[in-house]
Amino acid sequence: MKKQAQSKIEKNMRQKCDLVARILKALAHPQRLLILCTLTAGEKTVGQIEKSCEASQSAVSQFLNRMRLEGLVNSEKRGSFVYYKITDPKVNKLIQSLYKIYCA
Amino acid sequence: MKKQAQSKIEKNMRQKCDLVARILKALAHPQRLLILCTLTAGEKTVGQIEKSCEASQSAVSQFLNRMRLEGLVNSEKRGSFVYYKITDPKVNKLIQSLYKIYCA
DNA sequence: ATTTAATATTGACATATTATAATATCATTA
DNA sequence: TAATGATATTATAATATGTCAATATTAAAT
Repeated sequence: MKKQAQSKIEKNMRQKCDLVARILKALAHPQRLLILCTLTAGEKTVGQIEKSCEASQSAVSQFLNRMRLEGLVNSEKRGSFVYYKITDPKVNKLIQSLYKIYCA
Repeated sequence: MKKQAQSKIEKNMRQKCDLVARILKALAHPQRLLILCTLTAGEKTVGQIEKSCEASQSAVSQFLNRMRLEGLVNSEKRGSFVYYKITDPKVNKLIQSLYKIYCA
């Protein structure tokens, strides 16, 4: 069998597959995705996210925690509220891309 | 609590979250992602994919089947070989975006 | 008609994910 | 300090996913 041509994408992505797949996995849930979209407008408290996503408090807290562990969002406590936001510009770009591809 | 501003992304993505999350989920595995990257260079047979991804025959077949069911790839049998390729331009765009964001 | 190569399917098992309810923590206010 | 509101954690059951070995199917070659 002859040697296959290897695309630039294949070659460079090969080393990043584990990382990128992890990130995609963290994104790959209807409500987690919606939470991130919500956060593109700026930081929000857990309660605000809860309302806009119509998910239970516990679920939202767990989704946020998971995404925090994967580095997709950051949290900051101010008073009795915890504010979440997207800090990694890559995540913003990814959401933007998804929007362009699937909503335009 | 005051009404929250809703971003354009949030508003439009809300209806697509289920769909997009499904697609991301199908993508969110190191080897499935690598397979797709491999296919950006053009169609390949199962055997070729097997080699370039260093996964077992059974695993590759199952990964491909799953992605076929999710509409990420198409298969065509010619002779005794089955050729897989990406047909949906959205999938190509998505891989391109991932490449730009995480490999550039 | 048998054999071989390419691919798909099946079954069994381990692990991961999701949803949900209950409880805990911590800051604020009464 | 007791009560309340905001958030986190834990436990658990249901479901989905990944892995691997074995077997089945199909087309081509002998």
